[in-house]
Amino acid sequence: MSTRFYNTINRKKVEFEPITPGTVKLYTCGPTVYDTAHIGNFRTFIFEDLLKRFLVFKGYEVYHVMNITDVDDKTIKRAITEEITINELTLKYTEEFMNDIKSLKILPADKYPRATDHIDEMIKMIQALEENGYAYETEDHSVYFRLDAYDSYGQLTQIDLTQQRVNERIINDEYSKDNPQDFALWKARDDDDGKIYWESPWGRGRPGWHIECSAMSIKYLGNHFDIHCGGVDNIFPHHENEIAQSVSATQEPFVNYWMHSEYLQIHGDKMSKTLGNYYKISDLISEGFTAEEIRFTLLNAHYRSKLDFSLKQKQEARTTIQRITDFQQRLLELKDSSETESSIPDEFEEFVAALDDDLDTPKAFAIFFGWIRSMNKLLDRGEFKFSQINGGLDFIDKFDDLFAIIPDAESIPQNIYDLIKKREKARLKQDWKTADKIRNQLYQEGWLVADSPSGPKVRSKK
RNA sequence: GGCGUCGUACCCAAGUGGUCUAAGGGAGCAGUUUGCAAAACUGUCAUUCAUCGGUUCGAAUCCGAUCGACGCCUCCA
Repeated sequence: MSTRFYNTINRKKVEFEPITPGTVKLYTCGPTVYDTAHIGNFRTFIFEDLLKRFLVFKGYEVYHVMNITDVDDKTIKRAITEEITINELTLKYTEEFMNDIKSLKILPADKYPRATDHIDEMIKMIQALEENGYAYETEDHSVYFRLDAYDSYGQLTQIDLTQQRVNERIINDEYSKDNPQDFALWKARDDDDGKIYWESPWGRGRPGWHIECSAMSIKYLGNHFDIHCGGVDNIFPHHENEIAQSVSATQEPFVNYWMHSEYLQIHGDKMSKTLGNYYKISDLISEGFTAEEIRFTLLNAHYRSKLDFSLKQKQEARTTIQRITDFQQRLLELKDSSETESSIPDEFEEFVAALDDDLDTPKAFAIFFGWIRSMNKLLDRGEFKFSQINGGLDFIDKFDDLFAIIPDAESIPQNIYDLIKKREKARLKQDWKTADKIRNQLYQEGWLVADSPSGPKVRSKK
């Protein structure tokens, strides 16, 4: 079964074929480390995580690069207001980002290049653009990309610049540009930048935002690579500009597949720093969310549809995940270790097909849950083969390799374990009073005990 | 003004010409199980897809209009 992805540049689903068979080169736009990332940002990162896990599942060797933007207007401004160096600022938030990534079970990228470590590459790229006539220096020693020199501008966005509303800021601020819509490759230092600048052939300054991704993606993945991802807000102007400058600099095609995830909304509005209507990962954790619950909530909607986030979704995620783990537990209890054969269920193929179709996670979940139900029926009737138990457990493992929403088994503290044993003794003697007392005590300690034919089952109350 | 997305049950959410008298999850309800309980399991839960027209043998799916929500249009994932 072939894999199809929605490619923003064609605005339709197309078959995925990597440039080099068996290998996928993936670039995902990383965070600007001027502040804590919010779950809107993480929706994109979790979508990218799923994409990568799926490609790995399909047998591709994936080389994944995610940039860290550690210089731009916001980082500079913030460092200056906080009276710390830009490095101190960005290190702090980079570290925080890495912790969030890890706590959300997002697989790490192979490389996390920082913009400030690649100023030389950016300068070289700008020089190449200048030599080819795609860039020009202005009086204040900034360098701009000349949109008129690049015919195919607007391919990704399907935008006609002449029809766009030109906002006042462009007209006022950037009067020295040849065309108000030309974008900055290199920004000359100004007084607001303080001590934050780099030397360049055009004098002191710093790189423009777009050049950073072009320079770093090309350095690590080559002039022409497979997939470039980000949130929909990156489509214009960021990715559009990246295409323009990359193609102009290398005279080669840049990226084959552009994939963008939709916004996470809150109460129907875009979640953003500016509006202040956002949750950080740490906020959600203090609200009681686990990593798995956050992942489930974000993956439960298709990546290209808007998703309205609310704290209420925690309970839904919790119950749903519990359903999976209980079922997994049921299979584990039935497993016969002498049976080695594993028959993977038919639904597995449908499940993969759903993901092959542009990562249709809701559909994949639906197939998975449908399968759980039909298995449960078989188990209720005792009409199953042990190879099906093994196959079922394998399916669940594969499911979790892709989604990472099944929590690790809880370890039960010794004192809790002792209490459970004590209660079992009481129950054997039919001393219900004592048994209930201990059950209450366990509840107070935060543990739920459930009696089943195969003995008591314990889980933390959460 | 330009470009674009979306409107499916109480809530979330797939499906984009026939297998749809529309998946799946949550909530609700009923039952099974249980010393009791909790959990789990099972069943049930939209003749209908914002509205109105049209195309078609056939539409949630295509076209048009209307209403409503949202996004992008120079540095927000």
